[in-house]
Amino acid sequence: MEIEKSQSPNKNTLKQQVSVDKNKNGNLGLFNKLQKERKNLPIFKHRQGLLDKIRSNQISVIAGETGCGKTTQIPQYLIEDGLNKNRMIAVTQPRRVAAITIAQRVAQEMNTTVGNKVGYSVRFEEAVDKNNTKLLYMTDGMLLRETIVDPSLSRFSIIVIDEAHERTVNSDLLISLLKQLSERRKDLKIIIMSATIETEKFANFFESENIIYLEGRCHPIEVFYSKKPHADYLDAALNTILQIHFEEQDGDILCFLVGQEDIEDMQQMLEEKIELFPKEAKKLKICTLYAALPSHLQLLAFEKSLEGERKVILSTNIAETSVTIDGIKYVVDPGLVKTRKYNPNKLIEMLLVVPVSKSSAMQRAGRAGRQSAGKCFRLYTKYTHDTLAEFMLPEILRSNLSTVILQMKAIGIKDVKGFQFIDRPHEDQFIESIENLQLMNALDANENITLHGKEMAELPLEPIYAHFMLVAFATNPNSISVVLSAISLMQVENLFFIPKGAKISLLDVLLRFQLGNSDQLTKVNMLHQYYLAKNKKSFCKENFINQKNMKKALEVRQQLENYFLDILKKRSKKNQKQNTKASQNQANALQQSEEQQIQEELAKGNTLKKLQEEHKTAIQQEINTEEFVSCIAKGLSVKAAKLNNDGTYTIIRSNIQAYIHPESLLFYSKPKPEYIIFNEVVSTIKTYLRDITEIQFSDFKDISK
DNA sequence: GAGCACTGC
Repeated sequence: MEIEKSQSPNKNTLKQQVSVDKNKNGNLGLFNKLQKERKNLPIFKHRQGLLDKIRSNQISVIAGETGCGKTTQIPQYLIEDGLNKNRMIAVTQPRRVAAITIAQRVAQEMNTTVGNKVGYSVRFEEAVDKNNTKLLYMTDGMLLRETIVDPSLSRFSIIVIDEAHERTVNSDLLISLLKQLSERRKDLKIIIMSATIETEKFANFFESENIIYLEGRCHPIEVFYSKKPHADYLDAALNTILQIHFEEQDGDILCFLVGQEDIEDMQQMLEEKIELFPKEAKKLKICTLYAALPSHLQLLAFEKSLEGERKVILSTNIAETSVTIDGIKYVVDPGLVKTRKYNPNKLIEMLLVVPVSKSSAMQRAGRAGRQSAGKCFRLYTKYTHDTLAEFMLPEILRSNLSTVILQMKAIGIKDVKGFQFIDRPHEDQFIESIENLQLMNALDANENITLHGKEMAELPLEPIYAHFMLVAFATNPNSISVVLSAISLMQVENLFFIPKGAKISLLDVLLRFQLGNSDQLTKVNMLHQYYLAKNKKSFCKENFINQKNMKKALEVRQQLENYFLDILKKRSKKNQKQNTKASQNQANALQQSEEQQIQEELAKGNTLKKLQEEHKTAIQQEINTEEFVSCIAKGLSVKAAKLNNDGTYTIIRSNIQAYIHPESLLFYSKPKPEYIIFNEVVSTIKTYLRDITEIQFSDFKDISK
């Protein structure tokens, strides 16, 4: 997918980059052209001022709208002036693709290739040269993980947190940790970069007055409001799109809708209207864009519209920040967004449609003015706009804190409630999450992290899955292969894509792979068959599987397997140390010989394979269903539910009533199982349990509150 | 009998 076009190289420069790669001496023509472009950026005239301020302050807050060049230029200025003192600069991004494409762009501007002086580091992918890389673009999640291993982040002399205004849990947490770290590491420079409006919040947080404002480079956008509120927002959006099409000049339309369902409805309504267009009317092409759409269909929205044709893109919030589409001149904004909210009392995540914030509305409008002047039609009144919140509620206030608290404990922060958050989560969020971690034995009664908790924190998973994995192995080591597959699959959404109007249901597809009375086992069976399939592409096509996400499940599985084997290695080392404590003299020798042995094995490249065989982690053809069912009952017992007389279920831990999701294999099963484990609760108009496995009462452990 | 926005390790 094409992400943040302004920051990523366009097709021409990509081609040219290949020639740079081939020619080690560099493409001087391109380099000179890029240097000229750099000097024409509006940020260039602030270069010296920026450097002076950053040099004389430990902490700087930089405000600048998207497109002003701050992400690509400022790190280069710092290196050109030697402010990094020959050590590495980290620049964090909330999204993987942004980190990669920006690194590519900057490498080009610095006449080098990615992985040399400029690198990137994201999950599953890294291009870094230990000795050479001076500028590292990374996801904020990667830097956060690094703080667990090295709390003083000693690789870096400057850390830049970009897009801080998005207020993701990761960047919020990083900013708080950096504030603490700035006391201990006076040599570390910290730069917070944010969109204009929220900078003062960050400056106040750091008790700093060093705010630098940069002007953007956006084209003018005319904003129109509705005169009266609309009863039906889809209807209003439909009329607005048609009005633009018939009355406005050329240019594509981007319409924000809340979800897949509304997008499909709107698509149908528009198609019906287009049927009735007069023959001489200009053509209107409909494109849709949402995360569950397979990438080859997403790409259609990025294709340039043909001469004499107008494109309308019906999109979820994905087009607000995650992707940028060229050529948009008109934005239709109903002012609504679907958002997740966690209820710590009911232990339930809810998806709610809520009004957008003023800053979101501004960001959406900005999508119309990236190449030329544009127009934004807001389907709400000016009065309504004035009543909107300034910003969306930060993610940390809407989340389950279990992961955050376990990470903080693993870093060594004992007093999590006394920690300085930018926005403090609610007391109930702390209480519930600490209790939850104690239930899993990740924290002890005094809220100190246990050995089990430390191992859990090493795994890139929500605590409950990390717990499940370790408990499953302890219960029955033979089950680990299936458990690894099941957990990996539970991390990936949208495994299937069934086009609207297809004569097959998701359930029909699941039945082809059914194994036991379990959605999890059925999907494991499918994953293992995919893994063994010679022609993976046709396997996916035949079974309506989203191949990209299937690949992702295998990637996750590989990574989890590696982490898991690491944990086992650490355990055996620790045991060895303890066993040899009595004979201190031998200890060193033994450790050395073990180290040597591991090194030798590594050299042979056999370690992983050997460990895989030893611990049965590799993907197996044979799946033992009984073993898995018993493991999931023990490892995921906080996600157990019991059947009621009326056919509904009660979630045992929270005592909440719920229904089996219609996409589950168990939706039709009769009689309904007495006890089940579910993976997920979703609350829409009803509360549903998704991904279900029937368990036996004998395996069940009571965890009610 | 009915339906999940987006991102990250």
